[in-house]
Amino acid sequence: MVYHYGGARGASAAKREAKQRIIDAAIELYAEHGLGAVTLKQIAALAEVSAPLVIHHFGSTSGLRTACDQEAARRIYAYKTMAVAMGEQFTFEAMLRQSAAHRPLLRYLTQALMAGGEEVDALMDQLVDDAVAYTTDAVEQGLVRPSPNERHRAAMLLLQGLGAMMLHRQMKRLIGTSPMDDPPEEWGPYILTVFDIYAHGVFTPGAYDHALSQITAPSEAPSAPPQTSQRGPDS
Amino acid sequence: MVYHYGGARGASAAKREAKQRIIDAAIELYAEHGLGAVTLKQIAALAEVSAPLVIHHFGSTSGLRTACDQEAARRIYAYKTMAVAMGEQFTFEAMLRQSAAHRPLLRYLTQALMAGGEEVDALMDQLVDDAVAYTTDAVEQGLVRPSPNERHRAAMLLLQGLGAMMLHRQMKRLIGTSPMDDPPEEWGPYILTVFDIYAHGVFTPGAYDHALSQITAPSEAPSAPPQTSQRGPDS
DNA sequence: CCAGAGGCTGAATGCCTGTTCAGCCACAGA
DNA sequence: TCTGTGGCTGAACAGGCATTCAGCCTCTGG
Repeated sequence: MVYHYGGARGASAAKREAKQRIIDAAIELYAEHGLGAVTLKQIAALAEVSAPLVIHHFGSTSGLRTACDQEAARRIYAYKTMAVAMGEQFTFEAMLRQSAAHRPLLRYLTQALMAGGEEVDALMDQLVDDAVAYTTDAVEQGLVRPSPNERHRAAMLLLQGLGAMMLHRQMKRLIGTSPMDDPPEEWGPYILTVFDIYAHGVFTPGAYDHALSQITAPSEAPSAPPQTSQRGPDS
Repeated sequence: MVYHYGGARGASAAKREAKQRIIDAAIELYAEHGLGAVTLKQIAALAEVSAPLVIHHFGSTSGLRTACDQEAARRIYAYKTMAVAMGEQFTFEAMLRQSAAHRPLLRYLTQALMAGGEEVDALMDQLVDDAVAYTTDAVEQGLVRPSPNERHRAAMLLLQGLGAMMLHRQMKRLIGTSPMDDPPEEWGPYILTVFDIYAHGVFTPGAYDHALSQITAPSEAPSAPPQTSQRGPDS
């Protein structure tokens, strides 16, 4: 179609360029529409390339999927490495400034996590490892409360955070903004809401004790106060 | 295929039965594989019915989708009505006992929420309304802390809870159990983890103040403590 | 200047999709 | 007992899918 063989650059550079364009297009479309709802032609069209070329480079569509998983893992690893290398310079602001670039990547990750797969499962394990390391560090600095199970908490925070991102359309509708749709300057309501929950908690101490006793010995109390925490799975 | 015209029941009963079986099959498959990744024949096969019959009843596949949305809304409404009718009898236990029956429904809901659509958006708004009512009630009873924005908090809790359910495969892997995969008796680790977060919060009071000041006036502090709350969108 | 290599394409292939059509079978009403 | 109605089907259809193939065009190495 477009097919312009970009002038002076070498063949290997052109190859890498088209191959990369295909992966980028695939990640973007998979992120947007889900892994099962994207056709080869859509990817080829977005990458401004013919469909057979995709097969030529990746063997098949599932080969492309694998390549996307690897690319996602690679980019996330690179991001983490960079963050470590920046050290003190990696401020909250610096993180926000990069957010737009990683947006499709993050949405692809959530889609891939839903589908599962060896590659992606391993990546998720790594993310949990990192989250545990971060929070443990923050606990020692007195910024984060200790947890009876640091790993479970870190995993759940990750699942909740990523999961909420999957519903970004609804988030945008319900709280007016979402990190997936808007630039960081407009994340205010999102950040405030998350902080509201994660800073103070949701339950009062009394409710926590009450609910816990009801769960461990369910038949003794007829009222149902802990509904809120169960709203996800049940209502 | 099977096609057994079940003996003594009338034609209208048989019709309703097949139609219902199709909707059930569709909801189950859409819930499992995503809205864009299910074929008409798969649905027909699971419902033990021919593909043309699905078209005959719903006009087209998108007609079936609409019917599924309506059915999902109907069932959720029925569930809420029942809960209200049970009143004091609607205990935590009673809720759990019903969970398995509503499992595909809930997964369908999350898939539909991702895709969006008029019908489903309205349903989500209703769910938020209910969540606000519940939490406001619980605040008055002293079980839940008040929030600066009750609606935003209720919406975010819903998004986080539903979102985490979408990643139930990962949840199962990471904390060993998930409400989508296991019976209520095994939800222990899930409930404890959610309670850990929602009861005590994650941040210490000092970290909250520090982070808040850094966000509202970002350029004054070079360190980056509030990473944890941003892990969802960024790392 | 002349092969050879390789990125890349359009056209062709066979499979699978949603949908249409004509007709079957069980039941309801006369 | 006959006739109509309606749930339901297999077969047929066009269109779209991933994939294969033969060949083009540009660059590279000699």
